[in-house]
Amino acid sequence: MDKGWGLTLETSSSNSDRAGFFKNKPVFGFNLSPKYNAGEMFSSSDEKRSIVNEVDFFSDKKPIVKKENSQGDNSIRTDDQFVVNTGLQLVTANAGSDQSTVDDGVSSEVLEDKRAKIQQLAQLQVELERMNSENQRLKGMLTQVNSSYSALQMHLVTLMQQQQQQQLNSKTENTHPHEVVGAKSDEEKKKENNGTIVPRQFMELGPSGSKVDPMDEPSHSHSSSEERTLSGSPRNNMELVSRDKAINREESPESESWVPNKAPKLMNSPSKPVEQSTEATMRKARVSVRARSEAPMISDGCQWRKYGQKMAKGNPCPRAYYRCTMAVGCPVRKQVQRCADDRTILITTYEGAHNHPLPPAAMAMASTTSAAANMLLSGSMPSADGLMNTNFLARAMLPCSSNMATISASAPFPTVTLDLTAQNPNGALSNYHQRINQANPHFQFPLPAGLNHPNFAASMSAPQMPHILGQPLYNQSKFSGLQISQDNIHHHPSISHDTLSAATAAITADPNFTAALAAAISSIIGGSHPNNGNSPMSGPSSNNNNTSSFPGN
DNA sequence: CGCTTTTGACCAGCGC
DNA sequence: GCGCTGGTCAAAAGCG
Repeated sequence: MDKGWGLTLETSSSNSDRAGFFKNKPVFGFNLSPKYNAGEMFSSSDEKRSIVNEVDFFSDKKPIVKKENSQGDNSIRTDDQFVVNTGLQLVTANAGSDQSTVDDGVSSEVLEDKRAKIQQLAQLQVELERMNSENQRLKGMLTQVNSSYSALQMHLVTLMQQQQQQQLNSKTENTHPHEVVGAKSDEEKKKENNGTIVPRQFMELGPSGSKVDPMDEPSHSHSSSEERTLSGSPRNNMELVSRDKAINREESPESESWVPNKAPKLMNSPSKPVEQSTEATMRKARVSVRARSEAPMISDGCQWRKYGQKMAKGNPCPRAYYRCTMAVGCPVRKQVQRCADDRTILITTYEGAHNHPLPPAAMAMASTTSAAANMLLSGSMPSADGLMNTNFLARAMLPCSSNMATISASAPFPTVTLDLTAQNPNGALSNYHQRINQANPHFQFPLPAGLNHPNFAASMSAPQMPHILGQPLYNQSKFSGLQISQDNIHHHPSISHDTLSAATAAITADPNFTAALAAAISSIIGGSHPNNGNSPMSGPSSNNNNTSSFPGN
């Protein structure tokens, strides 16, 4: 904020009124210069008002101001040398000149023009400052609400899983009190699975479920109360997996925490109870992001290490496999592949949940993909009739952008696909920007015109990132004055999840913009993301691995 | 020297 | 049972 600007702007709507008051109602023929301290002037201090009122500028003995602030102080000097120290720097309004009311030989027209320009500049500065404050507030609010939503989603999934687990336990005890795992006939299995297959495919997305054919393993086969109640924190699950891995394969520490897709088979052995946890579930929920990018990999803020590359069937471009290296044992994986039909489209598929705090630059993508995965998983709860409509899920998740989010429930991995490729010539950002604003007129998401260009991604490099919002990264104090709180969220019921999803999708539409905006936003909220350690997904790193050879390039 | 990438081999699941 | 495919491993090579 301009240090010379005395106006203390708040973010409430009353500011504009207050500013307007200044603009339209100059006090005693004085306009306020930018250095005017509104707080002082309108502090309803009777004392100060009385001081001003003691000077009758319109009386017959009109005191003439010789030079306004010619000494650089805040005093008003009259003919009789009576000095009124207003503490302000004032600009005369109608007195003919902002320099003097005395005809000193300068053309009054020039002076008037000059005064008008100064006044206009002051008004513009007020307006600019107000808009900046509002902009910062909204951005912070968006991130805050989004993160809160993700955290709530995660919590909801956990609660729903626990609830279903209890139901399953009670059901198992009532219907098959003495049943032994695997002791059923095929017919019995089919009967039991009839109508619950789809939900189970979603509920058992974790390591134990991914490779398990639901037709072969009824839900109760490894869902005894003892086993299920063991499902505590994701960390517990991680530790268990690590033990299993260590037992079955003596590997380097780096990979010991990773849960390979073949691990479920090991874990499904009768001697090894299976834990169900949110992380395990999230591990198998995939979020695929389609975005146009010439870069070998989208920048999502995380560090990745390539560990494999394969030619996939039906695609001439190889598929690259990356694992998150921001923390030892982070289970997050991602696959990067060019679209076979349109090689300008980069398909990045995220899988797993980070077990470590994410850098600010990774928060936006993490929040978006986390929200998508959470919504997918929360929708996995069996309905009353045991059926699930994936279209409903897609609509529920991103109803304002039905053609950019699809959900595939095909085994073994339920996948949310966020199609961020542009549907119109104006590019993806403008497309989603439009949708956001349509979705909620009370939550406009204005984007600078330059951001609407499809080549914005290519034109923006990492060093530019800190300047996106005109703020240095990791500077929390700069925004300490912003009122970003849950109260703000509660006061904006119009901000729906639809809007947030669309907004975050728009954020992720551009690979580099994602990280940049995320970093900037995170700097606003101070990196105290409630979902810091559990957001599933993230993206390329500070080093971004962009130097690596990309599959298909 | 340590880290990352490359690349062939290996393994498991699935369909026929 | 066999072959195909996806996913991962790990030794070798590359790089700063």
